[in-house]
Amino acid sequence: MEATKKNIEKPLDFIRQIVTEDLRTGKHATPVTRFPPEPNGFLHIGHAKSICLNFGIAAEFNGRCHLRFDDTNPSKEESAYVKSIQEDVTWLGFDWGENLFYASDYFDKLYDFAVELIKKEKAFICSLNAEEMRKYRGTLTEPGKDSPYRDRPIQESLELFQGMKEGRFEEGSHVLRAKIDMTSPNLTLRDPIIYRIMNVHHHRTGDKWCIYPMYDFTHCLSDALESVTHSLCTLEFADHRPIYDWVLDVLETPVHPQQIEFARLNLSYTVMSKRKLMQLVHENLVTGWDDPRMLTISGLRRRGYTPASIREFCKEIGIGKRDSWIDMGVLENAARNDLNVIAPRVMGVLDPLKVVITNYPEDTVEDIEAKNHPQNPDMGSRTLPFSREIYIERSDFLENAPKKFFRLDIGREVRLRYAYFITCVSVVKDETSGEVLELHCTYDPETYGGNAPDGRKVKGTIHWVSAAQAVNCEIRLYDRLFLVENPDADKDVNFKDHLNPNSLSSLTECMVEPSLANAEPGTSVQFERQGYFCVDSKDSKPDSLVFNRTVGLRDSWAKRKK
RNA sequence: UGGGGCGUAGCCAAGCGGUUAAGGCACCAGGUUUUGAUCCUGGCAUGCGGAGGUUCGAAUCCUCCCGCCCCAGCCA
Repeated sequence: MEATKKNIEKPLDFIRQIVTEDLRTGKHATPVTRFPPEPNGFLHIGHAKSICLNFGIAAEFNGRCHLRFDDTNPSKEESAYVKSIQEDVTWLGFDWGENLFYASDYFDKLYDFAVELIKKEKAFICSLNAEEMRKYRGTLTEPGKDSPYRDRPIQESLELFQGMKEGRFEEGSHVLRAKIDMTSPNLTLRDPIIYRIMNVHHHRTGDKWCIYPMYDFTHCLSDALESVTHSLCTLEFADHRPIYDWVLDVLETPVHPQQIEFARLNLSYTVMSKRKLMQLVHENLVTGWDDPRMLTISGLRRRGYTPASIREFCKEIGIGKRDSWIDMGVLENAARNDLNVIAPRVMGVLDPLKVVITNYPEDTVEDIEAKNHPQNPDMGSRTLPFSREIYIERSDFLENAPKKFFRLDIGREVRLRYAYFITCVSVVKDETSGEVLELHCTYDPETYGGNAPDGRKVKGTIHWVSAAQAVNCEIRLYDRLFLVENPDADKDVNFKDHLNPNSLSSLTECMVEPSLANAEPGTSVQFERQGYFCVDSKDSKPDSLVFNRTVGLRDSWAKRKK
């Protein structure tokens, strides 16, 4: 059968090609990957890319993916973050099973490995202070110089290292360094520090240690201890690959995982670094890590993004080695694609304008049947009340409207979705301000359900809610957090100066259909003709609903007006 | 001026010596539509950072050049 366009499979990215090849040649029977977050902040959309890559490969190739906390710097890390990270990974739809690890699990082994390194004359205790060490390191273009402690006898280094462990020295007085090559053009090879003294309480090991291993020493050994096959990291670690390999070669570990680097995600109109996100949180420029404007996983979740939409986004953007900037529109599109299929349709008016249907009987409430999803009959239908007074969207009325405006104007007829055709007869305005207060319309009783027996057509269908039964609620609309594509681009301007002052607008007079009165937090719906909205998980209460706009519908009319 | 990485459309991204240079986003033009949504159809790189070269044939191989990103934490 001929493959249709829809059936064309996404080609394998370069990492999956490597994995495929390693499986084919028998280098590995099954791939083992890991997602190694440092528990010093919340996960964001950039991490989602890595999570989808690592867990995705494990799932696709029948392997496994470990969740390992890279907790080697207790001065920045907290167990609260450990919890949120686990929640986020799980929510995204991935499962590490039994494979939950911490680099701190390996502190004893790491210490032994360090001793082994000293004994092999591949590491030494250096007693230069930080400033001296910087001088000895050289620069990008000049080689470094050997530390005067480089040839310290093995026994002396061993004893000092023991002393460091026992807390006999001040922070900064000694470090353990790998003995590699001070003249290497790759600065990371100029006798890198692998252990430093830190008199800091660790969230898991407590006060057991006062020396902590550095990333370059810890990460490769952790990977090896877990029999990881493919250690995937971002591009900035490419320079570290030689150390990764050096440590594992010198120490002769049973397995030697392959480090492969890929480009991190950049999204336009946002910042991605944990440091900056934390700044926004701590300076109350957003309401928290889970502020719906934040591109954190928890922010996206609260905003109404589904796990499937984020996974789809990650699949769509692909994996490569180029620095790239993904347009926000791609993320939004992923949300629409998923929500379009799963979100029930309801009616809600963001900016209500009262309409009195003058020829409709007073004190009558009629049942109107409405489909929950016109394209999916399985989602059923619901009943809406209809009465003499309703609310419509203020933007659905325009005086002296142009011909192409398919909505209400005096003398024009539109369809109220699922209900009746109405024709606008007159406008009631505030005498001084000229503001439109309400519309008087007439309805055609023959058009119940939305079709005219005489076959007459209307171009426009608008949404509405019955005034008496409508539920008043708050709806929060979000815009991009920053005004420029790359808030970090200009080094002379603080990224916070680019914050969009209008990134949040809260509408409190909104009216939604009564079926929503008991909507559960986290529920996603489509307000027809408006967009996808989600019941806020923090601030929404049964008697005061709060909706977040996840993303608006495409709006070719708004585009045309520009 | 050291080392590492990367240049295919406005934004991503396939391509792995012979294809009309996939696909998605965006955009444009039509069709369907009781959501100006969705859906459907079509359009959108004589061109692959530039210049040379190898070859019957180059985005793919070679040379030189240009541009962008990363590295001088006792962060990861």
